[in-house]
Amino acid sequence: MNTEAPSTPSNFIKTIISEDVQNNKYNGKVATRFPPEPNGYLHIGHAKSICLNFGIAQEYKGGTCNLRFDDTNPSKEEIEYMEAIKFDVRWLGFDWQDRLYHASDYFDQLYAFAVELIKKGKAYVCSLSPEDTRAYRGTLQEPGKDSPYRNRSIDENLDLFERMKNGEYPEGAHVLRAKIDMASPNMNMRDPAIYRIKHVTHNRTGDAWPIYPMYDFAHCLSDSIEGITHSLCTLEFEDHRPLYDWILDQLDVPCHPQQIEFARLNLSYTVMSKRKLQVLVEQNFVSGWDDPRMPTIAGIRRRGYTPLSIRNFCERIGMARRDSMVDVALLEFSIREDLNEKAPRHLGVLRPLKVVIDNYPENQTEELNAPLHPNNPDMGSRAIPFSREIYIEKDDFLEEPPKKFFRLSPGREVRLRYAYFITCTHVVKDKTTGEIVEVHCTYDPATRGGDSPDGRKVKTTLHWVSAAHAMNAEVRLYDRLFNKENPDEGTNGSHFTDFINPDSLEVLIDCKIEPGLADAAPGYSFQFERLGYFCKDADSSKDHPVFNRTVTLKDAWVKIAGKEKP
RNA sequence: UGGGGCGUCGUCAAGCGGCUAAGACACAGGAUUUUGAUUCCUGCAUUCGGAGGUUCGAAUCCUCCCGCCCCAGCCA
Repeated sequence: MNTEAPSTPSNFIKTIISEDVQNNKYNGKVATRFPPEPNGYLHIGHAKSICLNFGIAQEYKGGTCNLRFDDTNPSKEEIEYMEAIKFDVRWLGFDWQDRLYHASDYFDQLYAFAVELIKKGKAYVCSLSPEDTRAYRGTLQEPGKDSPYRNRSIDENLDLFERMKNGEYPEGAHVLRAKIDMASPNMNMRDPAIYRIKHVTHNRTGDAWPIYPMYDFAHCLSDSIEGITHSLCTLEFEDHRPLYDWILDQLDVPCHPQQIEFARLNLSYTVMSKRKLQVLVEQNFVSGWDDPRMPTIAGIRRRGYTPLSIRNFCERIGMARRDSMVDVALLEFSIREDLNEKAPRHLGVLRPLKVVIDNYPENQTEELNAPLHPNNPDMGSRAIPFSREIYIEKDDFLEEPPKKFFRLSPGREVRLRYAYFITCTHVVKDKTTGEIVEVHCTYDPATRGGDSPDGRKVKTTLHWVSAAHAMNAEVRLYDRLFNKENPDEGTNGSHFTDFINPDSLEVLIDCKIEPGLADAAPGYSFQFERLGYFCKDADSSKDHPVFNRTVTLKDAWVKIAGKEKP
């Protein structure tokens, strides 16, 4: 344990909850819930909410967090999504134990609450068409008008509602509405619909119900039924809070949870709405919901992000009520931080350039010992083969180097990582194209392992791989999906897809990797030294390994090289 | 122009009337380095959207103004 008091980043929600606990507001209990609608895949924004809700449950003694599917709209929801959501929440490292719930578990109770509301004269069956309902609602600055059905008798409402439940009417014929105030400046209070007719099979309740409760009715009551103390949601539901409270106030409910809103997460260079992510998938801008460029949990996972890195990220971005745009650099920092510590190191060449070491014995091969992590000997080491012909990175050789270029060039000596010092003697070019096809070098046998006995220094160390022993591999280099920091921020009539980065994916099929890496399991996360963190993709086959670049290493050279240019 | 929110460093974000306005990312220098990585130092808001006011004292309280976000689904 640390000696210093943990500097738990405080936020306004924890401040409120701590006060409530201190005041014994809910008998000192803290119960939260994560309530996704199973109509799509979870994204990094949901991760913020998951970490918040489950995190609070962990932080307070006896705290709990339920996983509840808000499955009140069977026309949009699917079992497939429920399974994917459960997988993602678990993968992030959270556990709802035996508290997996569904709003549909409460359909009977919800129906009974609706009947109670009718009996109290607080709800009525309205038979206005959807179009008329809209017309009667008024506008933002003008009050609405009472529905002509607003004063139906309780008995008539009870009868009609029961017949709605019995499936006697077509969709749109009637709707159950809360009787509140058609002149309220808050649109949500203008007699909102709380039940609608939908002759749709529900994936859990089948055809038992031809009517389904609306979010505003189902959510607060589900919270109450589950004994939730703090109902945390995003800012756009703030205007719904009066309705949330109104419903619970009318009914004889187990408890009255407190709704608290926070700002949703926006990440630079990506989009976050389910609708937009769906467009990216459906119009094939990406390969699917788990495309490594997607901000979905599935995509981020396939990209090679770890659960811990995402939890740390969510902790770092904080919690507030102001709209904000978090720099994607913070996400990248979080994954580098985790992988720097944990990822084994390997050697791989993305764009191979052949190097022939002229003074190295023709048919000799030797095994060199290379630690799996230079800063952590406990991770062990592996042997890597070395021979006369090797590959180095094309970027690591320049025939005419600029001032600050430390890498290989004619006459210059560099170190091969964990191998030898080599000095470039000359190059061989393709006669027609002039392209360098081979770099010739000599090596110093005394520098085996990478140390020079005479203490002479070398400016840099290159990664390499033995040509005869290397495995071929496909490497997918990912970059940000959009060129614009905020793709949503359209300039007159532009569409967010206009800002898609055409270079967000570069596929390299002629990569050379150290042998042994081919046997790694899908999901294996490691560092290609000097290049970045990568992970093996599930698309890999026995003789065709595929690697995804999770994130590059920080690279001072690209900055220097960038400055030299203009 | 109805209602509800929000404006503190390039980006997040603490701060809740009283020491020099936390911290992180980013950025810029320097040291160490067999990854131009990591690590390690150092620097980075005399000022809190603006203007007035209250107070011995204001980012924190009051007034006005400016800007941004959300709401007119039988979606969540």
